[in-house]
Amino acid sequence: MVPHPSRARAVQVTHETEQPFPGASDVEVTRVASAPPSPTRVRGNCAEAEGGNCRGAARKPRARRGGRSRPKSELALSKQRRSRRKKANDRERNRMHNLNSALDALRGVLPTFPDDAKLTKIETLRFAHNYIWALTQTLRIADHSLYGLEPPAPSCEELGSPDDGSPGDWSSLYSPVSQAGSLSPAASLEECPGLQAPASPACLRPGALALSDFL
DNA sequence: TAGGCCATCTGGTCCT
DNA sequence: AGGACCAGATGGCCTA
Repeated sequence: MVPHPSRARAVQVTHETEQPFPGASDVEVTRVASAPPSPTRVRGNCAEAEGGNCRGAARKPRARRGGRSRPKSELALSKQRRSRRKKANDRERNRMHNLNSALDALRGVLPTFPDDAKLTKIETLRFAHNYIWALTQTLRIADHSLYGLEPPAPSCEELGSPDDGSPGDWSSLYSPVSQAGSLSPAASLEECPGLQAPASPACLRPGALALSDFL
């Protein structure tokens, strides 16, 4: 579907955005690791019960003394499973937080307007992909003009589409966001702080470049 | 209220 | 055995 651009999300992402530059994954990891347990629902299992007796009955004169590969009691196995699951959940949480941190870092280097709603994950990836592509084309053209070469004017088929590799599919340049105008489509790149307006690559659509062109 | 986005949990698979 | 990665499921939050 097409999410409306003006969605003022950026809500529960607080922990992500606090980091000025979340590239330092280690910091993030540490911080996250100590983060309070999420208020997630507890499904059928007793994962959250943890220290608590998930199942009260579990008490038994557990067989002591472990031989090497001696069969463990049900209770021990169950506890071990829970312990492993819990650790796996922590790791998975950290992994996703790292991923989000990287995504935030990526957002940080993409040209957007302060007023723009935070890019979603998929928007960020598409934007970055197309932005890189456009910059590449800019460099290409700059090289050619610098050395007085023939204007490249590479065909779109030759270059491929910036979005999904399907040559010639220029509609793919537009993400849901750009279609909705989230990134101030009317604004030219010059208006965007820190971003040089790239020379229009031959394959870019004619007309003023807009941020939305990268989406 | 429906739909989009997100965080988290979970079990499976692959790798070391 | 344990960790990384992945995809599905679930539920919360938010906006139109």
